[in-house]
Amino acid sequence: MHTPVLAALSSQAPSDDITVCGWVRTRRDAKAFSFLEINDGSCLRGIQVVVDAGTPGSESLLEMTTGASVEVQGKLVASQGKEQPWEIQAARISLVGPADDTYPLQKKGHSLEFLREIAHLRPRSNLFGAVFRVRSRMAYAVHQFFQDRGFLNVHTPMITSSDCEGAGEMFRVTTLTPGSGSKPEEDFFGKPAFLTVSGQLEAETLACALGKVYTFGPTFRAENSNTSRHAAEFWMIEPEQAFCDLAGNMDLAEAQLKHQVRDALERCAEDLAFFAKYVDKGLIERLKCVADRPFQRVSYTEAVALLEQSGETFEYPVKYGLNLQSGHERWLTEKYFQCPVIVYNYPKEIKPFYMRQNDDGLTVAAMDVLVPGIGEIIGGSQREERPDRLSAAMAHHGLSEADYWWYADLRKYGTVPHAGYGMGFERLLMFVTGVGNIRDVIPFARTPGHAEF
RNA sequence: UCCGGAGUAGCUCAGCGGCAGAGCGGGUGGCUGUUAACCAUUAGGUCGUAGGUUCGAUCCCUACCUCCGGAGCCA
Repeated sequence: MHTPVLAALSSQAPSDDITVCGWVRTRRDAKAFSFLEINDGSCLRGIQVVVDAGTPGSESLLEMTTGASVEVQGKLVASQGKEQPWEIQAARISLVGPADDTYPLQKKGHSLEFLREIAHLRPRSNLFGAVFRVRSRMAYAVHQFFQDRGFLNVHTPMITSSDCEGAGEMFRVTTLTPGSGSKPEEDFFGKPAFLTVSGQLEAETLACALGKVYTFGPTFRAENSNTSRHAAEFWMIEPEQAFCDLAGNMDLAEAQLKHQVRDALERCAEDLAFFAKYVDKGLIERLKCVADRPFQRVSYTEAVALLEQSGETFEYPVKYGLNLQSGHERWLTEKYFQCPVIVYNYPKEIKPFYMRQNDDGLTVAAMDVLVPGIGEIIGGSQREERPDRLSAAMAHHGLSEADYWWYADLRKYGTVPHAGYGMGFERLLMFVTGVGNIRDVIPFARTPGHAEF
């Protein structure tokens, strides 16, 4: 049995016998002894090991270079040094796997661009170790938040045959040979199939039976997007509640985002402190602000008015009836409100068919949550539950009702007001960590032209 | 996909129309309860690729490739 470095460093008392396993971050040699710093990923810090000359296994010391894996057994003792409370006085060390001088991770910092090229090794760096520990904790917090509130986790399909959900270009799934001239009827599913761009429509069916549900799974978009906040494969959280309106939906979104942030502040303090030091100086302050203060809520109409009165010159002009541009969203959340903002009630022309039409005849009950630094992190709506209105909207968007017969059935049999949203998990991580590129909060990013590893 | 920027040692970068540079990392030697240790020493290059201008191009021009930033699409 070996002890995680995290447990060793948080010890309350010395120990006569402890074993740690991990990877060497650095070695400093003196004449009569050496210092090894061992990291095992359990926490940001490594543990210092003191290896006296002649310690069993020390004949391999010269091979215990940065990147090598080792097992160390010895005593946990109070450190004489100032930088750490505990260190291990080695009784026996063994080289598990050497790393020669081509090991690409140095003791110095590396650029994020370089680390992306060695995505298989970058989890061994301080930054990516911290990112993936926070990622794990945030995934846990997602389930915790919804489970504690009586939401059921549902698994919607990753392969779908509806190709016009309006959420973006889709990846085709086929067993046919390209260029063979085969017909769609000969394909595996007997018709064209795609990777899902959203589990929403299916989640609605489960919400309209189980009440409160959420999905948390991978999502695929074949858009040729080359930005710091888009990936072709990403993880999305999609809650859906029956007997819920737009206001309830906004309340849930705000509560969830706050829960995620509070949990990170509480449970990932060391990693967050690292991000605050090296990635984003204002991180902790911003997160605390999000956790403590109510989100601002403005209608699309109000948002447009604010932007028109702002006196700012935007790359694209503000105009009622058009989508808010990134620059507009950033001004609202970063400059004007300086906190998360929920913009709701968008013009129906710029939103998908399933959003509930408001009584004004102009807008739908949509909402976007905008946060500083990222922009849109959540998008959602109350869904159109009235059969006639849904039919009209589908016709207006040029969709065939026959393709969505099951979706329409929800309105035919015991329809209820219901609402939900999608939260981009990687965007949440960008927000929580301050890391500026979506490629750096997922272990192996898939973007146009990139499916390495 | 569009606009802008950048490609020089393993990494981070400087440089310049005339012999290719630094710091870090690697090797070697030394030293020290050290802390991204320190001191000395050493190796390491198709200056993104292909053309062009020029007596001479890493430098100027063109195209292409790659990466970065911004935009669109969205989460």
